[in-house]
Amino acid sequence: MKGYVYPKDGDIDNLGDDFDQGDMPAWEATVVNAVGMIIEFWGFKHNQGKVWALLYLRDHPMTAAQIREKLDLSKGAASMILREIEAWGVIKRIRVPGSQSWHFIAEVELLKMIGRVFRDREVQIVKRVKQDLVHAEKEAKAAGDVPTAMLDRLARMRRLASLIERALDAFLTTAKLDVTDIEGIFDADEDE
Amino acid sequence: MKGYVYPKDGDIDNLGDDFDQGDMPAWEATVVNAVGMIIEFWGFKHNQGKVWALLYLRDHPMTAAQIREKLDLSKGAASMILREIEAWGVIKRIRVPGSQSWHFIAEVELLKMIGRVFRDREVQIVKRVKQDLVHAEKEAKAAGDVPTAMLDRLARMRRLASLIERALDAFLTTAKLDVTDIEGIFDADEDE
DNA sequence: GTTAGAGTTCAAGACGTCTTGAACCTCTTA
DNA sequence: TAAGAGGTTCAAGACGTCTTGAACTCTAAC
Repeated sequence: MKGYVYPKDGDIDNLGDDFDQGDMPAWEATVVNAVGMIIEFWGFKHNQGKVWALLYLRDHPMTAAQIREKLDLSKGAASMILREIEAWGVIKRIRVPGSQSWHFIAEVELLKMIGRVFRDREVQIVKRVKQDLVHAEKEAKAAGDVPTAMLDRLARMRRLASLIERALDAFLTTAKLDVTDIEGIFDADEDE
Repeated sequence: MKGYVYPKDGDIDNLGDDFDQGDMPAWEATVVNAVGMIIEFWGFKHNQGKVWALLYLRDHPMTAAQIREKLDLSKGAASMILREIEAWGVIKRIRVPGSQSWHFIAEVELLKMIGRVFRDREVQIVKRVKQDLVHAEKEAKAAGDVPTAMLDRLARMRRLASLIERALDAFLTTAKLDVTDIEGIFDADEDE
């Protein structure tokens, strides 16, 4: 993990100041950046989180131009980020009568995105590693000249990979349940 | 996540070939690289995983020079990586009679490292984000002119952060239990 | 079909992290 | 204390990813 770093630390009261952007109040910039951090923690782009947070917080359709102004994004970056998070089902693109631009609104399932995309990554990497270990084990056995102790250790590594796989699955399942919970909370609270 | 990419995909039978290094057989290089992948998946350096895997597989004290030769590392990289993973308790530095160099051996708790360091990272980022959201919420309320609906949404984000925190804790606990399990398995099997 | 604003693409470059290797330090032995 | 191998440091640069913005395409209105 890399990239965005909180401006120094300590003195939490001045945190928002460094974040001022466009005409946002400091607290809003803080929120938007905090969500950017979380999203980055999960291996996504800082700005993807910021865009979602802005749209979610405002709860009002915004055009790409408005988002760009608030978050100080280039035209290209805005286009790419909006398309990416739209593809993940985290925002929706809608038409607003009387305007020829697309407007964007936030969906509430942010965690769903994390879960889904993280799972894809898991499939790609963790499962592939397990395959490799199984494959290597076969080759090592076929070679004939590999000490038994080493074969044992190889087998244990394979088991370790399985454990990681299972722990991840367990986590993703838990996260999913939690999302369902919070969506329930959201719906119950919904009033505007 | 970034960096190391498996050499093309498909044709798993040729996988090992691209990995040949030093005088390692293909299957060993495959194992070492597979562990490197897993470690990188968790946000660490590819080579940290490779060094651990090599030491674990061989189960024999190796000098920095031997490790460097097998994995084709520079002097500087070897020094840094060995010190880092030693600090995490994943390998041990020992003296071998009759030699003036340090030798290294693998500890078996690889997952313990992932759990511990990942937890640190979680503390740094997830908890900090939650603080920020709480702080922003206070400021927004103090501002007086923030619509209730927006305050609601802010409160929900704060709850979302708590959920992520709890799901992570749950995962790390699960992983820890699993490690304990596998350590039990290791000990039972241990025979050399 | 033309025009104008909206939206997308992609090559160039900014930015961060990781690696290299030469200079430096340190520990052991005589 | 001197010599030499082993080990560490850190500035420079390699490498990847992300962002920028000019050129391009698309769409809607006329």
